[in-house]
Amino acid sequence: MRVDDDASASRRDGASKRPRLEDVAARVGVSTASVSLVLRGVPGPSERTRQRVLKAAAELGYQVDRTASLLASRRTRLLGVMVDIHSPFHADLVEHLHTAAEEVGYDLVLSTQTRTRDEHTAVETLLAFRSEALILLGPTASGDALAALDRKAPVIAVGRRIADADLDVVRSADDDGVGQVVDHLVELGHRAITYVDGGKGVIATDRRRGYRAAMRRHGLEAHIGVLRGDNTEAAGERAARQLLDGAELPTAIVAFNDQSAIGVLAALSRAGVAVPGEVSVVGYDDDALSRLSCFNLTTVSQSAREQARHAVVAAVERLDQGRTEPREVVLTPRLVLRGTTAERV
Amino acid sequence: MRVDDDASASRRDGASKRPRLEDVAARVGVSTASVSLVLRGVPGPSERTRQRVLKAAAELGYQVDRTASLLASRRTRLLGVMVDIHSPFHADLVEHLHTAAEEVGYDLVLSTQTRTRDEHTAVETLLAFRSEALILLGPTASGDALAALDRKAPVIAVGRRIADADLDVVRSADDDGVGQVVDHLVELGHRAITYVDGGKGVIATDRRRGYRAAMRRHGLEAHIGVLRGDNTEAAGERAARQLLDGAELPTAIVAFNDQSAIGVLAALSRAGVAVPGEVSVVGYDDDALSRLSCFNLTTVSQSAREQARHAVVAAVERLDQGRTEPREVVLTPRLVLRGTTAERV
DNA sequence: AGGACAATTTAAAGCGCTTTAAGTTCTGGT
DNA sequence: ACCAGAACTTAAAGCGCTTTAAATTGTCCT
Repeated sequence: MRVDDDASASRRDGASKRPRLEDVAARVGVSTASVSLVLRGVPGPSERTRQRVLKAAAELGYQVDRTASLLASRRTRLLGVMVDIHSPFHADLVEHLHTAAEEVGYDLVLSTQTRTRDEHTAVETLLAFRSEALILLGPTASGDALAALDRKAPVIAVGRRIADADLDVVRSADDDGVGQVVDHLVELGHRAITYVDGGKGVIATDRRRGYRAAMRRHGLEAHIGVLRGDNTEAAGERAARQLLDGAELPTAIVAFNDQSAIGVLAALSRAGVAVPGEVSVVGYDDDALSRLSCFNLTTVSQSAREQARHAVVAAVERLDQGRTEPREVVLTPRLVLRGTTAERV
Repeated sequence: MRVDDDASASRRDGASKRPRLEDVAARVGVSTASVSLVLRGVPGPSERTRQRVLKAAAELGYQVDRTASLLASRRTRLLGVMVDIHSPFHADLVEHLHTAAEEVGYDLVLSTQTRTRDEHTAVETLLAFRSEALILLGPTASGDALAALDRKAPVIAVGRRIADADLDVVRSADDDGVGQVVDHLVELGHRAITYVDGGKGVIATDRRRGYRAAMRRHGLEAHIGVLRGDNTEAAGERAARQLLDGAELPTAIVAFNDQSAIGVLAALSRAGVAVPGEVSVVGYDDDALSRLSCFNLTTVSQSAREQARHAVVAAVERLDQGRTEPREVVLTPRLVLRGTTAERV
């Protein structure tokens, strides 16, 4: 009975099984422990062993079985990310989360909420995979529910203000963003600046507040005007029509988000109002939409990259550095100047 | 030493650990085997045991540890899905994949390719989680590479034709889709129908071919015109400008996809050409974009729902019904009539 | 009451990997 | 040579669950 060379290559249990740690160990003639150490880059094994193991692993096409290693190590080094797969902004966030997590040696497991799959289910999945921390993009659950979750695993809420729940929050300053928009418009000479609202969410509240504060700051209380709306194109269109029906058009319109702004643009163009010739229009979010040359919408970017990095940092601090008191990171959004704003004529 | 009531509630090893099978077993006073059987709904345990286990599990807030159960059971019942997180069409697919998979008792693990994370990495992740089958949305790898992958786990390629690689493919008939568009336009009286191409991918080839075939079918060989383009708005705009510079404008323009069609629309509107008054325009994909009221683009829908269902069915057939010979499912796309097509004047 | 058989329950052996304590082999110094 | 200590290597004990064969209990006849 030979035991050396081809012991592993042609195991009697069939050819189709994926190779295990044991197989590469047998091929090299060392223990599985050594192979495990080498493959994870843990210092200890000699250079010679390292090389031989690496070679054997490559030859066998060995690939670690995560489920097993996750189970064996107390740590999983997995960050659970809940996303709304239909949101382009979330897509950007995920992309940056991937790179940020990779840099600190963590991996991501994604779970998505959709119309037919709620936040709860999505989070359960993340937990079932043993995520060590939960990064929730735009969670809609109540502060209490999130706080309860936080007791199972550190929760980092991204993109939304959470009223005094004790959790980590990473978001950008929505009021500041709208403030920048108003500043920009005022600088261009506008005074009659109307705002199209975004409904009843926390974010909408912040942006509306930002608009009001900025107008006051510029001594334009008299021009404050908020039209009812929500986050859809249809709402923007409705609001714009309302303005068109009114006595006098404002010289600038600020919308809750890009979708809404595009509705505004559509209505104005249909009415033959020139943008930015007669009226300037600004959105919010820097959607893929706003970048289309046919819109070329001036808007506000939420810097997905920074938010993603901060979220990962927050998770790592919780997991590896024992931080326990919650922290809120508020980033400053950035005005993106495009073609729908111009000097007031 | 008591061993009954509070044995599990306050384990001496600390309060923070998540409860294990053993904990609920101890609380009920049965073996972990029984608890496992009950929790998975396997017939065997008596009704009485079942009720008590369920109650205890609920009280403890027990939640199965997937990594452990995946490892223990030979099967993982996990379908690995690779998506491009920036694609709205993929988002739709994922949504339907979730429901379809759930119906047959499978779960999804998602991995995304982005600009900074390639297809290979994404697939490795899926494999590391022990996905039993791989559902790849719009894979760009070569047929050979995919065939190699298929040897590790059944691969179902969605959305793209794969030249004679032996794997499952689910896609819609792109040539047929464009054919329907041409039929529709011809029915409206159009004869000068120009096509804006989509570049060098397999999909672009199929759509272009569909256009040519349909034109010939209607005896319009003389009117065949294909303009260079790709899948971007900018390309559509460029192509449209080229047409505007030419001697005579066609009465209808068919674009490779919605993005390109929107570029065409932008260029036409800038030149003061009425759509659909003077020229009809059609896109492809039924993007969220095409539904915007400001575009209201006539387009072709690829029925994400059906493709998702077929992909899951294909995976299940491979995994549970021992199908081994590859199958290609080609669905018929559906023309979506909106506002950018009208009778030729 | 005794026994065959069905209905439940459970002990125990893993799943493939990590990790730690316990070797084993090498150094170099005396 | 011999030995302490450094440098490597490995045996073995899990991680939390599933699964199977075997044990236990219950049921119904005769």
